[in-house]
Amino acid sequence: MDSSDEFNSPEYGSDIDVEDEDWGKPTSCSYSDGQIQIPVTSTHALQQCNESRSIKTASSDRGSAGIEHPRTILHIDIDCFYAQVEMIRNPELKDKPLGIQQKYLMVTCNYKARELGVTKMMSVKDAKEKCPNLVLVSGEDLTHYRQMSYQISEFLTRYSSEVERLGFDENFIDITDMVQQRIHLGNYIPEIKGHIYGRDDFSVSKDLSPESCICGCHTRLAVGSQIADDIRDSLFQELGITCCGGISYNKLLSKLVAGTHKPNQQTTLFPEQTQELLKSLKHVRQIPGVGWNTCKILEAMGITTVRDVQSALLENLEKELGKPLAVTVKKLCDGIDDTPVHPYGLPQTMSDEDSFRKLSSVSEAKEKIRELLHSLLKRLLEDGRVPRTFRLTVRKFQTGMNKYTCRESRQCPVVPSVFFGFSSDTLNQVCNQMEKIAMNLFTKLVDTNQPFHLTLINVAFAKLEQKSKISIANYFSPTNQKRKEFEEKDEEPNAKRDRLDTDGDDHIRISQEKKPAGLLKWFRTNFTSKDIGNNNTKVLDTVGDGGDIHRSQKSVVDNKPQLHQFNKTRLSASCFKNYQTTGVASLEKVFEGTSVQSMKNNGLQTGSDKHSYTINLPREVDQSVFSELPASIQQELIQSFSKETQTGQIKCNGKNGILQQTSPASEITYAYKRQTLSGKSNPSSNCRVTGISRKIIDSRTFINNKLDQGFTEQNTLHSYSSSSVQETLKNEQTDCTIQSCNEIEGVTHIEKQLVTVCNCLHSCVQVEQQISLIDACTHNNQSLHNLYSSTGESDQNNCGKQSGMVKCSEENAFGGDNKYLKQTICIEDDPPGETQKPQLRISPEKHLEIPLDVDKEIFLSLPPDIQKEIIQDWKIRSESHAIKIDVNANSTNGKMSKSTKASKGILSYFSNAE
DNA sequence: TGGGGTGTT
DNA sequence: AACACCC
Ligand SMILES: Nc1ccn([C@H]2C[C@H](O)[C@@H](COP(=O)(O)OP(=O)(O)OP(=O)(O)O)O2)c(=O)n1
Ligand SMILES: [Mg+2]
Repeated sequence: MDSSDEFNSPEYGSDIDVEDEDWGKPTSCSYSDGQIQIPVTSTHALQQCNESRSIKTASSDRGSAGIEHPRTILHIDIDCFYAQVEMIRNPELKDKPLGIQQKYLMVTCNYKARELGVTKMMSVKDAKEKCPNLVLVSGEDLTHYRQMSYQISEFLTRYSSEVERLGFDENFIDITDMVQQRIHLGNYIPEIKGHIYGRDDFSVSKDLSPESCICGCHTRLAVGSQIADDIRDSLFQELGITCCGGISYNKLLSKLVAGTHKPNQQTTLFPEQTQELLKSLKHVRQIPGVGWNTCKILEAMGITTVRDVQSALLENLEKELGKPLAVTVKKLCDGIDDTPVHPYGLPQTMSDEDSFRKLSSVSEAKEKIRELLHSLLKRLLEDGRVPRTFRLTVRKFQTGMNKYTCRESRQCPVVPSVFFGFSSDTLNQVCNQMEKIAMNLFTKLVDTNQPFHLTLINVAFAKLEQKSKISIANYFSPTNQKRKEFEEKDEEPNAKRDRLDTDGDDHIRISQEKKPAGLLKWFRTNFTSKDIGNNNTKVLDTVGDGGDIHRSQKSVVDNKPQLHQFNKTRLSASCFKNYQTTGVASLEKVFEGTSVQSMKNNGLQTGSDKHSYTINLPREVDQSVFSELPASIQQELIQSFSKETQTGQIKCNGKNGILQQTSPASEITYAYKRQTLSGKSNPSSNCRVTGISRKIIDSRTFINNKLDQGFTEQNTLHSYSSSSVQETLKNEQTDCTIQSCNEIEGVTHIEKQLVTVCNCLHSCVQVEQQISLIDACTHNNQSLHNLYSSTGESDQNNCGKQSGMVKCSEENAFGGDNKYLKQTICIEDDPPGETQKPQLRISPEKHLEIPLDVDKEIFLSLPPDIQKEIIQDWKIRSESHAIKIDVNANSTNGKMSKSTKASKGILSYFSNAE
């Protein structure tokens, strides 16, 4: 009944697993805890692989009919995930048996503990009995696991745009493209890395290839095993994470085969062994997709094993399971799984829950809800999006044989105004509002006049959407279609339910008209205020009073050591956070003619109550109305005013007209990077980056819209004219009063490049490099900052020039990995008007040709490990994307807009959503 | 007294 | 809103 459904590995496998646990580099002897580890990876001669002919055939025919197993799918499953994260966080735990505890449950444990008989999902009591020395760490807060999880997934997107997450610790990667690329370039060896299922080390028939499939999949899977090996190796090098890999021709089989050798090993499954693998499963339940319910139904039919399903008649299955499920189950049990790897996007829901023995009073409930909401709102703030739906779930205590279906929930739309101006400053205000909304739902779930007994509360945000660029400044405009559509939508079939909950002060009422289609599209063309920022940069949370800025100057100097940390973070350009400039003017002035008291009542931060604050409101604003608005809304309005300032419409008084960077917006909040770096906020960096990031956003918006074909006039590039951005930049520079001229030049130069890049559209790598630059900037690393920018001015002129050649020290270039010593990254001479893109070339020398944008002096001045990582990144990206870039350049199709899950960044469009 | 997620009905 | 599935 429990889900610890590891099926048994073969006996010999178990022995090896225990003793041969290799926590180091998979492909070579490595050392761990002072012990010499035996490499787990054995290589096998590739029997039927002498066919450059069949390779080419496969490569050109693939996709058209006739190829039985065209795909190569890799499944990655992290070893004892939570436990591994905790061992990274506290290395002292590494050599001890460790269990991760959630309440009374030990949800997972490390392999040391498993050797002693402890299993996943065991009660703490049983685990302690089995192993009195067991060290327990609480795993109720998933924050660190979530962060590491996204960092892993992001890492994997370097190898393929098609990465699908399953839970926190599993990923499917469709590596078909990279396999084809390596085959095409001859960039592979005649070996299979790791285990071969059913024909393994001890298998007698190792050199035999019984009725080999002729579709070419043997070569592809062999190359796939090499890629998997590279991936797992890099994953360990870069994140210190060990995992299992399964390589096969569909998701089902790659997942199943991945679990056959644990931990830290990989297994390849060829079609000839598929039936053997399936029949080794003891129970249908072990087929992912066959859950508890389906299993019970099948059981009632006398069906328990995979073989039973295989021999059952589809008609009979359909009677009990319904047609769709029956077909699915039958195919799965035959090893057939046509489902594609679905590229992941931003999460669609965000929830926080807690369980307990007993909660029976409203005040307790309110307290618990508040607690949950607060932490959830912090996550939401980092995400940068805003929820349109809120849901409250409770579990009521039920005696005896209650099942699992004892949760009840209520949900409601959230008025957008609740999240206007949402920032760390206003988090508590928003929390208060949400709490009222939540308690409103609570009374719908629980009869508070009667005694009650809850054992769980869950709060969740859903329908997460990018913050609207449309501010409340014109929200109430009669022509605001967004508001209208909001008012029209969301009133579900149960028209009386799901009503808009407010804190009682809100006059908005949801009308009950029909819901129009196409709202999402509308949002996508209007939600343009998503910015790209940097993971590392912390948010300013207070209104600038000069003090912060002063500290920031020191911070710039202090931050040099961060250079060292740079290599811990990835150079992956897709790993960047967004920032939003929901700036607030420093309120050194009063709202003239308005009641200061009302501002205070509304919680508007004025820095000091004793001072007088003034701000000139635009003429068309009714000041008395303005003063009555909640602080968050006032803040947003001020922001909109101050933006207009740049266009000369209004002028705010006072020296500080700084736009304040408040909320990092989504994209990849989920990366781990931020945490590994200095947690110190760096306002100066923020201010500067804000300008850049805004530029990036604008560029991205442009590209997104281009790609989406949802292009509307308001989002054309010229409306984000470079000059206005530079204006903004100058303002920020001045206000921060700390930036050197060099930096300013660097920044403005980037903008030029960005515009160029955006106009060109098809230079994936170059776009990424621009973003890398942003990374470098916010790391306050001058060297890295300049790395890409020194070719700046000449960039527009030197299109035809030769690539920079740099002699790298051997160990730096490719870490002594002789597989790649012959690979060179170089710039292809482009036809006039085209941008350069690095491509792989074969070179006999240990020279490294680097992209034109890179200043070789600076590159060489970087620490070796950083050099190495940068090179790795170039290499991997150019390999994994080369084909796609070409396809793009031909502008053959518009597959770009495939992912509708969330609006994505430039990079995601190039690397994530195809 | 587990703490998350996804998609479908 | 519940239920199915996944980790
Ligand atoms: N019902 C479950 C299943 C899993 N997890 C969490 C704990 C695990 O650490 C993580 C990954 O699940 P796995 O089934 O992959 O288990 P592990 O990664 O811990 O161990 P293994 O090495 O067997 O993969 O998800 C959970 O909280 N609840
Ligand atoms: Mg795992």
